[in-house]
Amino acid sequence: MEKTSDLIGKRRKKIEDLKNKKIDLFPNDFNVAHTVRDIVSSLEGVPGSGTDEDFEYVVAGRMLAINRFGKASFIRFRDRTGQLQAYIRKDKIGDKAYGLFKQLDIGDIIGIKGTMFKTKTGEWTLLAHELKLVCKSTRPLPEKFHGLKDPEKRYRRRYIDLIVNSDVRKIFIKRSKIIQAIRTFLLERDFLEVETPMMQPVPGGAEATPFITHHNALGMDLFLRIAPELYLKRLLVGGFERVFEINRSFRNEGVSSRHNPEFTMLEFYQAYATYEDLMDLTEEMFAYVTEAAAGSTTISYQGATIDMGAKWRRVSLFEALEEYGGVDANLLKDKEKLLEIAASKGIKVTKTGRLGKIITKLFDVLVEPKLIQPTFITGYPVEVSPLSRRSDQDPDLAERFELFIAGHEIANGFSELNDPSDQKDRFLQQMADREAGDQEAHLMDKDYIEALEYGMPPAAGQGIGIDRLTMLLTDSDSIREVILFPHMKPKGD
RNA sequence: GGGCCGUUAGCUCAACUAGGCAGAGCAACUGACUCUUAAUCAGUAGGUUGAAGGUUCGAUUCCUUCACGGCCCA
Repeated sequence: MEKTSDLIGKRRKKIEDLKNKKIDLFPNDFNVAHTVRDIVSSLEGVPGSGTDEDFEYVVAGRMLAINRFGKASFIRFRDRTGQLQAYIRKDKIGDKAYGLFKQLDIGDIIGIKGTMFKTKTGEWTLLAHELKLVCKSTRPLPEKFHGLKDPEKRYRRRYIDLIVNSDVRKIFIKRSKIIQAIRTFLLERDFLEVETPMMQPVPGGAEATPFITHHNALGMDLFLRIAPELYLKRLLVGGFERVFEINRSFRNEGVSSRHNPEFTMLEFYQAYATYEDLMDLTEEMFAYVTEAAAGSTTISYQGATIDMGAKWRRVSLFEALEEYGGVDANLLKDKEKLLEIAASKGIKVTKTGRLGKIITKLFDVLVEPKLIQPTFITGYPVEVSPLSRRSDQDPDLAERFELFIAGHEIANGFSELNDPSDQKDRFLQQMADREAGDQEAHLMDKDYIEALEYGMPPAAGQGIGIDRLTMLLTDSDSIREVILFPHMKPKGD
């Protein structure tokens, strides 16, 4: 039901014409021997004689620009490693091939055999001896100078975005490097990479609404995981003392510039470590990853300069509320007073209205946006940390931290609760909250309790949002800029 | 879910305060051109203005509803 535009129609005619000339539009017999990067690096330090008697390269790529003259043309093409200019001369490739070349379009994929020379302006250029069409493109690409700007088209047809917007390509290359660096960092520290279920009978490990799916043969509903946590900790019970998983979790919530229904998280667990050990480890990891992906430990994010290489400030939730939020720490056990403060600042408090929820809500609004430099916030109420170990000093507080950078939560870690009866009580409290109307409260996971009863070594674990970390390291203001195919509503036509 | 903004040629954008034949650049097509690089020069063609309805002699423009997107808020 698609309207055939004139441009596409013209190309189709051209394709018919080429077919009639027995030209294979989609061959797969061009043997690429070199990349643009190979060529460029082999020329380093070569002065460039301007002659064409040297080594013959065999490359392929997509044509992005053509400057045609009568009997010669300059083209610009790109492969996965970079861009290169080529010079196509009728007297070099022959009349027949030049005739074919004249019928090619920007966007076509071509193969070239040729040698390198320097143009008068000093640019290394591939002089084609042979030129072959490798894949015909039927649709016109966006304009060369402005590229594709419309965000809707960029996200829906990311492949075009990647062809014409080189900054976009760089973001996803960097994303890959970030994940690779994390993996290397953890593997070097003897962590084991694992995969745990994405379809779970009881969704756990976070406060969130899950997606529901159905297993036909078993006749049962399953839930797409909201976090891998409870399975990774079962592996601690099983004796894998250091595990990590980098993969998708799913939350059935609104879409925004910081939320995609499916997102990528790193979670890792280390036996015999505490949440304080993990703060140290996190500093090391972020310095390592930032250096590996960005080439420096200092980054620029939305105009702010952020130092990822230093030791970061550690401050308790209550102190932060006092310092950044102007909330008297003495009032933090007084629910009525806190509700007054919240109301006076126009902050809406969640349904159950438990003290811990009010405090964290106040924090989210009053403090979080102000934490630009990396900051660990510690001392969370146990009430809002149902999977965390209690502090030995204060049983109302959890041995937990969250990491904030550029005003956003980036990581959440804690010493793990491994006392099965305490864990059971926490689940029961969550179930009560759920009864009271908090639909995101954790569900009872009896199987997990049973696992704890076999004995889980003391441990600490942490989750890091990979998308948000990537946003940070690529200076992106929207999560959609770092997810190749962000969620979009289908557009009917 | 709410508020504001947007949707015009393949792409990037115009068409204003005031409703009056919908334009430009790039891309495309024809021709010239063997060192261009946002090539240049001459010419040609390209539109159901997101969809549906309304007001009007006349709607890209004003109104209503819907779809999709962006930003902000929840």
